[in-house]
Amino acid sequence: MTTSAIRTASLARRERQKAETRQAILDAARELFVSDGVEATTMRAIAAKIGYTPTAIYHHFRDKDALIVELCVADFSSLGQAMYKIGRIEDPVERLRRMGLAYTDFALDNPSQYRFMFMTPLKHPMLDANGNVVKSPDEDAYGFLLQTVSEGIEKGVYRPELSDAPELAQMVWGGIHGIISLWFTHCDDPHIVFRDPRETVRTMCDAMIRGSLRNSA
Amino acid sequence: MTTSAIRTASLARRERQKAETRQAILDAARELFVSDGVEATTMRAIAAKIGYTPTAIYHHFRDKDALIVELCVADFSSLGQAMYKIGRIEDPVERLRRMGLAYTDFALDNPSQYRFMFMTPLKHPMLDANGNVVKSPDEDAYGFLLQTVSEGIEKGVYRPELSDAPELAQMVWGGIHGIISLWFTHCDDPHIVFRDPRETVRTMCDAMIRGSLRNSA
DNA sequence: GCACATCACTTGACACTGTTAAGTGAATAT
DNA sequence: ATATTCACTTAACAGTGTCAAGTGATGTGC
Repeated sequence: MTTSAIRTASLARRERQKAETRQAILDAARELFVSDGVEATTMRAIAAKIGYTPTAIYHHFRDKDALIVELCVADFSSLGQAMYKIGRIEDPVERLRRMGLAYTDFALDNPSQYRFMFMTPLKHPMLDANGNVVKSPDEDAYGFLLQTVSEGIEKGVYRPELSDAPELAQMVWGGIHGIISLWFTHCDDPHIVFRDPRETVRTMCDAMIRGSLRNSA
Repeated sequence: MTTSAIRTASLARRERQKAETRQAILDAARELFVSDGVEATTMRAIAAKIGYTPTAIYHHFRDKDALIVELCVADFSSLGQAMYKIGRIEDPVERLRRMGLAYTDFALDNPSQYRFMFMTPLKHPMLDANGNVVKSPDEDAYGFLLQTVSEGIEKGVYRPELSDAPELAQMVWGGIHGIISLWFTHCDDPHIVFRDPRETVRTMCDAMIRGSLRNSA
């Protein structure tokens, strides 16, 4: 083994080790975020879970927010994948409906993630190493939605006054998001008997789509 | 003036004074909550604004949460009033539509209040002096909605499969809430061009109602 | 009229948070 | 063999919500 080969090998090991503790931080943070909530999870708790000092985290992430954003990015791509699977459905209306249900499943299966993806404002927009605004990963999911709605508009399946794709997309997204987030924040409210959110979403999708189609059969 | 009269008079004055500083705390808290957000406003800031020591607040409110809840209660009744004005409309469907728009106006006119009314889980349910769960003030607004939806169902204006009043109510409430809350948390997102939430809500109400009516004319 | 009690409010602290400047020590480079 | 790098630690800071122990003016009872 040449000296240069040793150099690169050991360098690679060092980088791998650093990446490993970085990942350990991410894993610990995720677990605590899910079980205790993002706000309630402290840097000290994350560090203790993996046997490091709190300040060690700051060698891998600028601050707590950066840690959150990093996990958020992974979740967005995971949501994007779930949406992608549905992209093959031919009929844009049925695809829209199925996207809504898949979105709901994702949210209810990953409540903690959903909370900080869509129910808390991201303070700093995600920046890459050069400080440029990075192409948002949620654009994938939102882009899918927008395209699906647009296809329907182009095909002329929706009522003529519903010709604005962003508005239609935000109507569908918002509607579903509302049922989900209301469930998350108020399902323990003793004064309101909440229906199963999946059922309510289904009902909403049906009603909204039926009310949006040109020939409202 | 008899001694007893003096006693009650001075006692009344003391109580009035206490109530005044209590109100001063509430006013200061409200103002700061609105301008800086609930999380970001500190007890110290509230106290400083009215020239008291932070701990003085604890003689009037058990903790910060109790302060929030108190303001919340006032807001719920204010929302309830806004809903009540619409209660006179005869047609339950048109009334539902108008309630949705009024709800949206309330939310967009009082974003900070709306945030902690519907976008953050209330930790302890509101308790009265005896520790009993107090009848939720939002039951007023939600009750209105429920009744309006029920009237429509009884009149037979909705499709037969939409016979569950809570589900229908939560569909409408959730839908509107979603557009509003998404706007609040993501309107600064540089990747999504948001439409005016009032417009989107209007479109949604029309679509949802049209898709829910029996004779979908 | 004077000692006593009440109680709105203050003082000073505690435990906790996220975060940082300075230091340590083992692995690498020369 | 010496110097350097750098992942990580130590010790601290400023800020948070909150509380136990006072303080002092006001009101009460003899």
